[in-house]
Amino acid sequence: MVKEDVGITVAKEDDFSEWYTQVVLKAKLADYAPVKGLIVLRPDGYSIWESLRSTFDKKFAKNGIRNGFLPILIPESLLGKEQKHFAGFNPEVFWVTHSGTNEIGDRLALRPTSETLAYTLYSKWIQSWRDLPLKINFWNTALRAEIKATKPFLRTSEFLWQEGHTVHSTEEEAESEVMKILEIYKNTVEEELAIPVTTGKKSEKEKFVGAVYTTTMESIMPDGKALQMGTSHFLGQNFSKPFEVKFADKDNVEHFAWQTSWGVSWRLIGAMIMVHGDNKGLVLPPKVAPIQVVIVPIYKNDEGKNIVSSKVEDIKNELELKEIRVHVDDREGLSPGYKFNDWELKGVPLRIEIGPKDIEKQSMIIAKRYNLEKSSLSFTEIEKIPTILNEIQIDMLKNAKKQSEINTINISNYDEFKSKIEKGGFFNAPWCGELQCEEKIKEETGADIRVIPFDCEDRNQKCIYCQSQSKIIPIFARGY
RNA sequence: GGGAUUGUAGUCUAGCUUGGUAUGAUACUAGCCUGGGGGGCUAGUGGUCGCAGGUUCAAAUCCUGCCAAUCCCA
Repeated sequence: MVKEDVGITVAKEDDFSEWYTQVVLKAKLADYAPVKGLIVLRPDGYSIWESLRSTFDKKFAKNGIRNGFLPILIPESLLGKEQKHFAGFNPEVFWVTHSGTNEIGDRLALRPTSETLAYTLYSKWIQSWRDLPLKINFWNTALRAEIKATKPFLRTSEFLWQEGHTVHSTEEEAESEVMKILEIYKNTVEEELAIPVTTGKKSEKEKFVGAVYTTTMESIMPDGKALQMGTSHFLGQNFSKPFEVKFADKDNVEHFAWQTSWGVSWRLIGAMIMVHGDNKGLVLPPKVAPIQVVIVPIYKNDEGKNIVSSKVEDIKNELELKEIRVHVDDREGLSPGYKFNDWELKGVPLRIEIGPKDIEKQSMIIAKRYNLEKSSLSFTEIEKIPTILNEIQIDMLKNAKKQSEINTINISNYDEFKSKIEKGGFFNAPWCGELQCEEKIKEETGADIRVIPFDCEDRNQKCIYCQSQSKIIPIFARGY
Protein backbone atom coordinates (compact mmCIF):
# COMPACT_ATOMS: atom_id res chain seq x y z
CA MET A 1 0.00 0.00 0.00
CA VAL A 2 1.12 3.52 -0.65
CA LYS A 3 2.07 4.93 2.71
CA GLU A 4 0.51 8.33 2.09
CA ASP A 5 -2.99 6.92 1.61
CA VAL A 6 -3.33 5.27 4.99
CA GLY A 7 -2.88 7.99 7.56
CA ILE A 8 -3.42 11.72 7.33
CA THR A 9 -2.82 12.69 3.71
CA VAL A 10 -2.28 16.43 4.07
CA ALA A 11 0.13 18.37 6.25
CA LYS A 12 -1.27 20.44 9.11
CA GLU A 13 0.67 23.47 7.85
CA ASP A 14 -0.46 23.08 4.22
CA ASP A 15 -4.21 22.58 4.52
CA PHE A 16 -5.31 23.03 8.09
CA SER A 17 -9.00 22.61 7.47
CA GLU A 18 -8.67 19.34 5.55
CA TRP A 19 -6.11 18.09 8.07
CA TYR A 20 -8.53 18.72 10.92
CA THR A 21 -11.39 16.86 9.29
CA GLN A 22 -9.19 13.88 8.48
CA VAL A 23 -7.92 13.64 12.05
CA VAL A 24 -11.45 13.67 13.44
CA LEU A 25 -12.64 10.97 11.04
CA LYS A 26 -9.55 8.76 10.88
CA ALA A 27 -8.86 8.80 14.61
CA LYS A 28 -12.48 7.65 14.91
CA LEU A 29 -13.57 10.39 17.28
CA ALA A 30 -16.66 11.27 15.29
CA ASP A 31 -18.43 10.77 11.99
CA TYR A 32 -20.96 12.70 9.99
CA ALA A 33 -24.66 12.02 10.57
CA PRO A 34 -27.10 11.80 7.66
CA VAL A 35 -28.44 15.29 8.44
CA LYS A 36 -26.49 18.39 7.57
CA GLY A 37 -24.53 19.89 10.41
CA LEU A 38 -24.94 16.96 12.76
CA ILE A 39 -22.22 14.58 13.86
CA VAL A 40 -22.07 11.29 15.67
CA LEU A 41 -19.63 10.72 18.51
CA ARG A 42 -17.78 7.42 18.48
CA PRO A 43 -16.50 5.84 21.70
CA ASP A 44 -13.04 7.44 21.58
CA GLY A 45 -14.56 10.86 21.08
CA TYR A 46 -17.26 10.38 23.68
CA SER A 47 -14.75 9.06 26.17
CA ILE A 48 -12.87 12.37 26.06
CA TRP A 49 -16.13 14.20 26.70
CA GLU A 50 -16.91 11.87 29.62
CA SER A 51 -13.51 12.56 31.09
CA LEU A 52 -14.05 16.31 30.92
CA ARG A 53 -17.54 15.92 32.33
CA SER A 54 -16.31 14.00 35.34
CA THR A 55 -13.64 16.60 36.07
CA PHE A 56 -16.14 19.44 35.80
CA ASP A 57 -18.67 17.58 37.93
CA LYS A 58 -16.18 17.20 40.77
CA LYS A 59 -15.29 20.88 40.63
CA PHE A 60 -18.90 22.01 40.35
CA ALA A 61 -19.87 19.80 43.28
CA LYS A 62 -17.16 21.37 45.43
CA ASN A 63 -18.71 24.70 44.60
CA GLY A 64 -22.18 23.58 45.70
CA ILE A 65 -23.55 22.99 42.23
CA ARG A 66 -25.75 19.97 41.52
CA ASN A 67 -26.89 18.43 38.25
CA GLY A 68 -30.41 18.41 36.87
CA PHE A 69 -32.09 17.72 33.57
CA LEU A 70 -34.28 19.88 31.36
CA PRO A 71 -36.48 18.86 28.42
CA ILE A 72 -35.46 19.79 24.90
CA LEU A 73 -38.66 21.56 23.79
CA ILE A 74 -39.45 25.13 24.77
CA PRO A 75 -42.72 26.83 23.78
CA GLU A 76 -42.31 29.98 21.71
CA SER A 77 -44.28 31.99 24.25
CA LEU A 78 -41.58 31.29 26.84
CA LEU A 79 -38.61 31.73 24.55
CA GLY A 80 -39.90 35.15 23.50
CA LYS A 81 -40.35 36.48 27.01
CA GLU A 82 -37.00 38.24 27.12
CA GLN A 83 -37.03 40.19 23.87
CA LYS A 84 -33.35 40.87 23.25
CA HIS A 85 -32.45 37.34 24.09
CA PHE A 86 -35.08 36.01 21.70
CA ALA A 87 -34.05 38.30 18.86
CA GLY A 88 -30.46 37.12 19.26
CA PHE A 89 -31.31 33.46 18.89
CA ASN A 90 -34.32 33.54 16.60
CA PRO A 91 -32.51 33.09 13.26
CA GLU A 92 -30.95 29.83 14.36
CA VAL A 93 -33.82 28.17 16.21
CA PHE A 94 -35.26 24.87 14.97
CA TRP A 95 -39.03 24.79 15.37
CA VAL A 96 -41.34 21.86 15.96
CA THR A 97 -44.58 22.84 14.27
CA HIS A 98 -46.51 19.58 14.16
CA SER A 99 -47.42 16.70 16.37
CA GLY A 100 -48.20 13.95 13.92
CA THR A 101 -50.38 15.67 11.33
CA ASN A 102 -51.77 18.31 13.66
CA GLU A 103 -50.31 21.76 13.68
CA ILE A 104 -49.14 22.97 17.09
CA GLY A 105 -50.56 26.36 18.09
CA ASP A 106 -47.67 27.55 20.25
CA ARG A 107 -44.74 26.20 18.26
CA LEU A 108 -42.00 24.44 20.15
CA ALA A 109 -38.35 25.38 19.89
CA LEU A 110 -35.58 22.83 20.12
CA ARG A 111 -33.63 24.55 22.87
CA PRO A 112 -30.91 26.86 21.64
CA THR A 113 -30.16 27.40 25.35
CA SER A 114 -32.32 26.95 28.41
CA GLU A 115 -32.44 30.26 30.27
CA THR A 116 -36.10 30.87 29.60
CA LEU A 117 -37.18 27.36 30.50
CA ALA A 118 -35.00 27.08 33.58
CA TYR A 119 -36.09 30.43 34.98
CA THR A 120 -39.76 29.66 34.52
CA LEU A 121 -39.19 26.73 36.85
CA TYR A 122 -36.89 28.70 39.13
CA SER A 123 -39.61 31.27 39.75
CA LYS A 124 -41.76 28.46 41.16
CA TRP A 125 -38.98 26.99 43.25
CA ILE A 126 -37.76 30.20 44.85
CA GLN A 127 -39.78 32.13 47.40
CA SER A 128 -37.46 33.06 50.21
CA TRP A 129 -33.85 34.04 50.76
CA ARG A 130 -33.63 30.60 52.39
CA ASP A 131 -34.01 29.05 48.92
CA LEU A 132 -30.88 30.83 47.71
CA PRO A 133 -28.39 30.42 46.30
CA LEU A 134 -29.85 27.96 43.83
CA LYS A 135 -27.13 26.42 41.70
CA ILE A 136 -27.97 23.80 39.08
CA ASN A 137 -26.01 22.54 36.14
CA PHE A 138 -27.47 20.71 33.14
CA TRP A 139 -25.57 18.32 30.87
CA ASN A 140 -27.49 18.24 27.63
CA THR A 141 -27.38 19.30 24.03
CA ALA A 142 -28.31 22.60 22.46
CA LEU A 143 -29.54 23.10 18.91
CA ARG A 144 -28.71 26.05 16.75
CA ALA A 145 -29.20 25.82 13.01
CA GLU A 146 -25.90 26.18 11.23
CA ILE A 147 -26.62 26.65 7.57
CA LYS A 148 -23.05 26.82 6.35
CA ALA A 149 -19.47 26.21 7.34
CA THR A 150 -20.17 23.30 9.64
CA LYS A 151 -17.16 21.56 11.14
CA PRO A 152 -17.10 18.59 13.50
CA PHE A 153 -17.00 19.79 17.14
CA LEU A 154 -16.47 23.44 16.19
CA ARG A 155 -19.64 24.34 14.41
CA THR A 156 -22.49 21.84 14.42
CA SER A 157 -26.23 22.32 14.61
CA GLU A 158 -26.48 20.18 17.73
CA PHE A 159 -23.74 20.14 20.32
CA LEU A 160 -23.08 18.54 23.67
CA TRP A 161 -22.47 21.02 26.43
CA GLN A 162 -23.23 21.88 29.99
CA GLU A 163 -25.22 24.92 30.96
CA GLY A 164 -25.15 26.11 34.54
CA HIS A 165 -27.79 28.42 35.94
CA THR A 166 -27.43 29.98 39.36
CA VAL A 167 -29.59 32.36 41.35
CA HIS A 168 -28.37 34.61 44.16
CA SER A 169 -29.79 37.06 46.62
CA THR A 170 -27.15 39.72 46.03
CA GLU A 171 -25.43 41.19 43.04
CA GLU A 172 -22.01 40.69 44.60
CA GLU A 173 -22.57 37.02 45.21
CA ALA A 174 -23.75 36.44 41.64
CA GLU A 175 -20.76 38.31 40.21
CA SER A 176 -18.42 36.31 42.37
CA GLU A 177 -20.04 33.12 41.09
CA VAL A 178 -19.41 34.21 37.50
CA MET A 179 -15.73 34.55 38.32
CA LYS A 180 -15.50 31.27 40.23
CA ILE A 181 -16.89 29.40 37.27
CA LEU A 182 -14.57 31.14 34.85
CA GLU A 183 -11.68 30.08 37.08
CA ILE A 184 -12.88 26.46 37.08
CA TYR A 185 -13.12 26.59 33.31
CA LYS A 186 -9.65 28.02 32.94
CA ASN A 187 -7.84 25.59 35.18
CA THR A 188 -9.70 22.59 33.81
CA VAL A 189 -8.88 23.43 30.21
CA GLU A 190 -5.25 24.15 31.07
CA GLU A 191 -4.74 21.14 33.32
CA GLU A 192 -6.79 18.53 31.48
CA LEU A 193 -6.52 19.57 27.85
CA ALA A 194 -3.16 21.33 28.10
CA ILE A 195 -4.49 24.38 26.28
CA PRO A 196 -3.61 27.85 27.60
CA VAL A 197 -6.50 30.32 27.71
CA THR A 198 -6.84 34.07 28.12
CA THR A 199 -9.72 35.16 30.29
CA GLY A 200 -11.55 38.46 30.38
CA LYS A 201 -14.78 40.11 29.29
CA LYS A 202 -16.53 40.24 25.96
CA SER A 203 -17.25 43.65 24.47
CA GLU A 204 -20.83 44.98 24.56
CA LYS A 205 -21.16 43.96 20.93
CA GLU A 206 -20.02 40.40 21.47
CA LYS A 207 -21.63 39.60 24.80
CA PHE A 208 -24.36 36.98 25.30
CA VAL A 209 -27.71 38.43 24.30
CA GLY A 210 -29.57 39.14 27.51
CA ALA A 211 -26.52 39.28 29.77
CA VAL A 212 -25.31 42.35 31.66
CA TYR A 213 -21.83 41.22 30.77
CA THR A 214 -20.11 38.08 29.53
CA THR A 215 -16.79 36.74 30.71
CA THR A 216 -14.95 34.46 28.34
CA MET A 217 -11.87 32.37 27.83
CA GLU A 218 -10.24 32.41 24.44
CA SER A 219 -7.46 30.37 22.92
CA ILE A 220 -5.41 30.77 19.83
CA MET A 221 -5.42 27.96 17.31
CA PRO A 222 -2.42 26.94 15.17
CA ASP A 223 -3.95 28.61 12.10
CA GLY A 224 -3.94 31.91 13.97
CA LYS A 225 -7.69 32.06 14.53
CA ALA A 226 -9.19 32.56 17.97
CA LEU A 227 -11.57 30.03 19.49
CA GLN A 228 -14.04 30.84 22.25
CA MET A 229 -13.52 28.08 24.79
CA GLY A 230 -16.27 28.87 27.24
CA THR A 231 -18.34 31.71 28.64
CA SER A 232 -19.70 32.68 32.04
CA HIS A 233 -22.40 35.34 32.06
CA PHE A 234 -23.61 37.79 34.67
CA LEU A 235 -27.30 38.16 33.90
CA GLY A 236 -28.06 40.73 36.56
CA GLN A 237 -31.83 40.96 36.85
CA ASN A 238 -32.43 40.89 33.10
CA PHE A 239 -34.14 37.53 33.31
CA SER A 240 -35.38 37.56 36.90
CA LYS A 241 -37.67 40.48 36.06
CA PRO A 242 -39.54 39.04 33.05
CA PHE A 243 -39.57 35.57 34.60
CA GLU A 244 -40.39 36.83 38.08
CA VAL A 245 -37.60 35.05 39.86
CA LYS A 246 -38.29 36.77 43.17
CA PHE A 247 -37.54 36.09 46.80
CA ALA A 248 -38.56 37.52 50.15
CA ASP A 249 -35.50 38.79 51.97
CA LYS A 250 -34.90 38.57 55.72
CA ASP A 251 -36.82 41.81 56.21
CA ASN A 252 -39.74 40.29 54.25
CA VAL A 253 -39.29 42.69 51.34
CA GLU A 254 -39.58 41.08 47.91
CA HIS A 255 -36.59 41.40 45.53
CA PHE A 256 -35.73 40.23 42.07
CA ALA A 257 -32.88 37.74 42.23
CA TRP A 258 -29.44 38.03 40.64
CA GLN A 259 -28.50 35.38 38.13
CA THR A 260 -25.65 33.78 36.25
CA SER A 261 -25.40 31.29 33.41
CA TRP A 262 -22.35 29.62 31.95
CA GLY A 263 -21.33 26.86 29.58
CA VAL A 264 -18.64 24.91 27.81
CA SER A 265 -19.24 22.59 24.87
CA TRP A 266 -17.53 19.81 22.98
CA ARG A 267 -15.82 22.58 21.09
CA LEU A 268 -13.12 22.01 23.68
CA ILE A 269 -12.43 18.67 21.99
CA GLY A 270 -12.05 20.47 18.67
CA ALA A 271 -9.57 22.85 20.27
CA MET A 272 -7.58 19.96 21.70
CA ILE A 273 -7.36 18.31 18.28
CA MET A 274 -6.19 21.52 16.62
CA VAL A 275 -3.70 22.59 19.26
CA HIS A 276 -1.93 19.27 19.83
CA GLY A 277 -2.42 17.21 16.66
CA ASP A 278 0.38 16.76 14.14
CA ASN A 279 0.97 15.24 10.72
CA LYS A 280 0.73 11.73 12.09
CA GLY A 281 -2.70 12.43 13.53
CA LEU A 282 -4.25 13.03 16.90
CA VAL A 283 -2.16 13.75 20.01
CA LEU A 284 -4.00 13.28 23.28
CA PRO A 285 -3.05 14.79 26.62
CA PRO A 286 -2.67 11.82 29.02
CA LYS A 287 -5.36 13.03 31.42
CA VAL A 288 -8.17 12.75 28.90
CA ALA A 289 -6.82 9.91 26.73
CA PRO A 290 -9.18 6.89 26.64
CA ILE A 291 -6.06 4.73 26.39
CA GLN A 292 -2.99 6.22 28.07
CA VAL A 293 -0.50 3.45 27.35
CA VAL A 294 -0.61 0.95 24.51
CA ILE A 295 1.66 -2.08 24.56
CA VAL A 296 2.74 -3.61 21.25
CA PRO A 297 4.20 -7.08 21.69
CA ILE A 298 6.69 -8.21 19.04
CA TYR A 299 7.58 -11.82 18.33
CA LYS A 300 8.66 -14.19 15.55
CA ASN A 301 7.21 -17.55 16.52
CA ASP A 302 5.04 -19.24 19.10
CA GLU A 303 7.91 -19.66 21.54
CA GLY A 304 8.75 -15.97 21.35
CA LYS A 305 5.09 -15.11 21.59
CA ASN A 306 4.72 -17.03 24.85
CA ILE A 307 7.69 -15.37 26.49
CA VAL A 308 6.73 -11.89 25.33
CA SER A 309 3.04 -12.29 26.11
CA SER A 310 3.56 -13.31 29.69
CA LYS A 311 5.84 -10.32 30.31
CA VAL A 312 3.37 -8.01 28.58
CA GLU A 313 0.60 -9.35 30.80
CA ASP A 314 2.69 -8.65 33.91
CA ILE A 315 3.37 -5.09 32.84
CA LYS A 316 -0.25 -4.51 31.95
CA ASN A 317 -1.37 -5.68 35.39
CA GLU A 318 1.22 -3.58 37.13
CA LEU A 319 0.15 -0.46 35.24
CA GLU A 320 -3.52 -1.14 35.89
CA LEU A 321 -2.79 -1.32 39.61
CA LYS A 322 -1.48 2.21 39.26
CA GLU A 323 -4.81 3.21 37.68
CA ILE A 324 -3.36 3.68 34.23
CA ARG A 325 -5.61 3.01 31.28
CA VAL A 326 -3.59 0.45 29.34
CA HIS A 327 -4.31 -1.60 26.25
CA VAL A 328 -2.39 -4.51 24.72
CA ASP A 329 -2.48 -4.63 20.92
CA ASP A 330 -2.37 -8.38 20.33
CA ARG A 331 -3.95 -8.24 16.90
CA GLU A 332 -2.52 -11.02 14.72
CA GLY A 333 -1.34 -10.50 11.19
CA LEU A 334 -0.49 -6.83 11.49
CA SER A 335 3.13 -5.78 11.48
CA PRO A 336 4.50 -3.85 14.46
CA GLY A 337 5.14 -0.92 12.15
CA TYR A 338 1.50 -0.82 11.15
CA LYS A 339 0.44 -0.85 14.78
CA PHE A 340 2.84 1.96 15.69
CA ASN A 341 1.35 4.17 13.01
CA ASP A 342 -2.17 3.18 13.91
CA TRP A 343 -1.81 4.16 17.57
CA GLU A 344 -0.03 7.34 16.63
CA LEU A 345 -2.97 8.27 14.41
CA LYS A 346 -5.24 7.71 17.41
CA GLY A 347 -3.05 9.85 19.64
CA VAL A 348 -2.24 7.44 22.47
CA PRO A 349 0.22 9.33 24.70
CA LEU A 350 2.67 6.53 25.41
CA ARG A 351 3.56 3.34 23.56
CA ILE A 352 5.53 0.43 24.95
CA GLU A 353 7.28 -1.98 22.58
CA ILE A 354 8.36 -5.34 23.95
CA GLY A 355 10.08 -8.03 21.90
CA PRO A 356 12.62 -10.82 22.40
CA LYS A 357 15.52 -8.35 22.40
CA ASP A 358 13.92 -6.42 25.24
CA ILE A 359 13.25 -9.54 27.29
CA GLU A 360 16.95 -10.37 26.93
CA LYS A 361 17.97 -6.92 28.19
CA GLN A 362 15.20 -6.83 30.80
CA SER A 363 14.00 -3.53 29.42
CA MET A 364 11.45 -2.11 26.99
CA ILE A 365 11.17 0.67 24.45
CA ILE A 366 8.86 3.54 25.33
CA ALA A 367 7.76 6.07 22.72
CA LYS A 368 6.13 9.39 23.58
CA ARG A 369 3.44 10.45 21.16
CA TYR A 370 3.66 14.23 21.55
CA ASN A 371 7.34 14.51 20.56
CA LEU A 372 7.79 11.05 18.96
CA GLU A 373 10.82 10.38 21.18
CA LYS A 374 11.84 6.80 21.86
CA SER A 375 13.87 5.63 24.80
CA SER A 376 14.62 2.52 26.79
CA LEU A 377 13.13 1.78 30.20
CA SER A 378 14.23 -1.08 32.43
CA PHE A 379 11.58 -3.52 33.68
CA THR A 380 12.51 -2.43 37.20
CA GLU A 381 11.50 1.15 36.40
CA ILE A 382 7.90 0.55 35.49
CA GLU A 383 6.70 2.54 38.47
CA LYS A 384 8.07 5.63 36.71
CA ILE A 385 5.37 5.51 34.04
CA PRO A 386 2.76 7.56 35.92
CA THR A 387 5.41 10.24 36.40
CA ILE A 388 6.30 10.11 32.72
CA LEU A 389 2.63 10.60 31.82
CA ASN A 390 2.45 13.60 34.13
CA GLU A 391 5.56 15.07 32.54
CA ILE A 392 4.02 14.64 29.11
CA GLN A 393 0.89 16.46 30.30
CA ILE A 394 2.96 19.36 31.65
CA ASP A 395 5.21 19.55 28.59
CA MET A 396 2.25 19.65 26.26
CA LEU A 397 0.85 22.68 28.10
CA LYS A 398 4.27 24.33 28.07
CA ASN A 399 4.63 23.82 24.32
CA ALA A 400 1.14 25.12 23.69
CA LYS A 401 1.89 28.19 25.83
CA LYS A 402 5.03 28.89 23.86
CA GLN A 403 3.11 28.67 20.59
CA SER A 404 0.44 30.94 21.90
CA GLU A 405 2.97 33.54 23.09
CA ILE A 406 4.70 33.55 19.71
CA ASN A 407 1.35 34.36 18.10
CA THR A 408 0.44 37.16 20.50
CA ILE A 409 1.48 40.55 19.23
CA ASN A 410 1.36 44.05 20.73
CA ILE A 411 0.41 46.51 18.06
CA SER A 412 -0.58 50.15 17.77
CA ASN A 413 -0.26 50.94 14.07
CA TYR A 414 -3.41 50.22 12.06
CA ASP A 415 -1.70 49.60 8.71
CA GLU A 416 0.65 47.15 10.34
CA PHE A 417 -2.34 45.53 12.05
CA LYS A 418 -4.16 45.16 8.75
CA SER A 419 -1.25 43.39 7.10
CA LYS A 420 -0.36 41.18 10.05
CA ILE A 421 -3.91 40.04 10.69
CA GLU A 422 -3.71 38.07 7.45
CA LYS A 423 -1.39 35.59 9.11
CA GLY A 424 -3.58 35.39 12.19
CA GLY A 425 -2.75 35.76 15.86
CA PHE A 426 -3.87 37.59 18.98
CA PHE A 427 -3.35 41.33 18.70
CA ASN A 428 -3.18 43.50 21.80
CA ALA A 429 -4.30 46.82 20.37
CA PRO A 430 -5.40 49.98 22.18
CA TRP A 431 -9.07 50.92 21.78
CA CYS A 432 -11.14 53.97 22.63
CA GLY A 433 -14.12 51.84 23.67
CA GLU A 434 -16.46 53.10 20.93
CA LEU A 435 -18.64 50.61 19.09
CA GLN A 436 -18.07 52.49 15.85
CA CYS A 437 -14.34 51.74 15.86
CA GLU A 438 -14.97 48.11 16.79
CA GLU A 439 -17.37 47.75 13.87
CA LYS A 440 -15.06 49.47 11.41
CA ILE A 441 -12.18 47.25 12.40
CA LYS A 442 -14.35 44.17 11.96
CA GLU A 443 -15.49 45.41 8.58
CA GLU A 444 -12.04 46.24 7.29
CA THR A 445 -10.00 43.39 8.74
CA GLY A 446 -12.41 40.60 9.70
CA ALA A 447 -11.08 40.77 13.24
CA ASP A 448 -13.24 41.38 16.27
CA ILE A 449 -12.64 41.88 19.94
CA ARG A 450 -12.27 38.35 21.26
CA VAL A 451 -11.62 39.21 24.85
CA ILE A 452 -10.94 42.22 27.01
CA PRO A 453 -8.44 40.82 29.51
CA PHE A 454 -8.92 41.77 33.15
CA ASP A 455 -6.70 44.71 34.17
CA CYS A 456 -6.04 45.90 30.65
CA GLU A 457 -6.97 49.54 31.21
CA ASP A 458 -4.54 51.95 29.61
CA ARG A 459 -5.40 55.60 28.95
CA ASN A 460 -1.95 56.57 27.79
CA GLN A 461 -2.23 55.29 24.25
CA LYS A 462 -4.18 56.11 21.12
CA CYS A 463 -7.03 54.03 19.72
CA ILE A 464 -5.65 51.94 16.89
CA TYR A 465 -8.51 53.05 14.65
CA CYS A 466 -9.55 56.62 15.48
CA GLN A 467 -6.40 57.81 17.25
CA SER A 468 -8.32 59.27 20.17
CA GLN A 469 -7.33 58.47 23.73
CA SER A 470 -7.39 54.76 24.52
CA LYS A 471 -9.35 53.22 27.35
CA ILE A 472 -8.29 49.61 27.24
CA ILE A 473 -6.09 47.13 25.36
CA PRO A 474 -8.36 44.28 24.21
CA ILE A 475 -7.32 41.28 22.16
CA PHE A 476 -8.38 41.46 18.54
CA ALA A 477 -8.36 38.37 16.33
CA ARG A 478 -10.21 36.63 13.60
CA GLY A 479 -12.34 33.94 15.13
CA TYR A 480 -14.02 30.64 14.42
C1' G B 1 -27.07 35.18 1.86
C1' G B 2 -23.94 34.66 -3.11
C1' G B 3 -20.65 31.47 -5.85
C1' A B 4 -17.56 27.11 -7.12
C1' U B 5 -16.39 21.98 -6.76
C1' U B 6 -17.73 17.08 -5.44
C1' G B 7 -20.83 12.41 -4.40
C1' U B 8 -19.39 5.05 -7.85
C1' A B 9 -17.85 -1.53 -2.37
C1' G B 10 -15.63 0.22 4.61
C1' U B 11 -11.84 3.85 2.06
C1' C B 12 -9.65 5.98 -2.40
C1' U B 13 -10.71 5.65 -7.45
C1' A B 14 -11.53 4.44 -13.42
C1' G B 15 -15.66 4.83 -16.49
C1' C B 16 -19.37 10.16 -17.78
C1' U B 17 -17.39 14.17 -23.22
C1' U B 18 -19.46 9.97 -27.47
C1' G B 19 -25.77 5.99 -23.11
C1' G B 20 -25.31 -0.88 -23.74
C1' U B 21 -25.75 -3.60 -16.04
C1' A B 22 -18.88 -0.95 -13.32
C1' U B 23 -12.25 -0.63 -13.40
C1' G B 24 -8.24 -0.96 -10.18
C1' A B 25 -6.08 -0.53 -5.45
C1' U B 26 -6.71 -0.95 -0.43
C1' A B 27 -9.65 -2.75 3.49
C1' C B 28 -12.44 -7.20 4.98
C1' U B 29 -12.77 -13.14 5.35
C1' A B 30 -9.81 -17.95 5.22
C1' G B 31 -5.00 -20.30 5.01
C1' C B 32 0.29 -20.29 4.93
C1' C B 33 4.78 -17.53 5.32
C1' U B 34 6.18 -13.15 8.07
C1' G B 35 6.99 -9.77 12.35
C1' G B 36 11.91 -3.99 16.09
C1' G B 37 8.29 1.81 11.61
C1' G B 38 2.51 1.25 7.25
C1' G B 39 5.08 -7.06 4.89
C1' G B 40 4.30 -11.31 1.04
C1' C B 41 1.58 -15.24 -1.58
C1' U B 42 -3.09 -17.81 -2.73
C1' A B 43 -8.35 -18.01 -2.74
C1' G B 44 -12.85 -15.45 -1.62
C1' U B 45 -16.81 -11.73 0.12
C1' G B 46 -18.61 -7.03 -0.71
C1' G B 47 -22.25 -2.17 -5.40
C1' U B 48 -30.33 -0.52 -5.60
C1' C B 49 -23.25 4.11 -9.12
C1' G B 50 -26.13 10.07 -2.93
C1' C B 51 -31.92 10.22 -3.35
C1' A B 52 -36.37 11.09 -6.46
C1' G B 53 -38.33 12.04 -11.05
C1' G B 54 -37.71 12.65 -16.51
C1' U B 55 -35.72 11.47 -21.64
C1' U B 56 -34.62 6.60 -24.05
C1' C B 57 -35.44 0.01 -26.48
C1' A B 58 -31.54 0.91 -22.76
C1' A B 59 -28.99 5.77 -17.77
C1' A B 60 -23.26 5.66 -13.34
C1' U B 61 -23.25 8.40 -18.06
C1' C B 62 -28.03 13.14 -20.70
C1' C B 63 -32.00 16.65 -18.18
C1' U B 64 -34.70 18.58 -13.61
C1' G B 65 -35.35 18.77 -8.44
C1' C B 66 -33.70 17.44 -3.69
C1' C B 67 -30.00 15.71 0.08
C1' A B 68 -25.03 15.80 1.81
C1' A B 69 -19.72 17.29 1.90
C1' U B 70 -15.66 20.70 0.90
C1' C B 71 -13.77 25.48 -0.39
C1' C B 72 -14.16 30.87 -1.58
C1' C B 73 -16.79 35.59 -0.93
C1' A B 74 -20.38 38.59 2.28
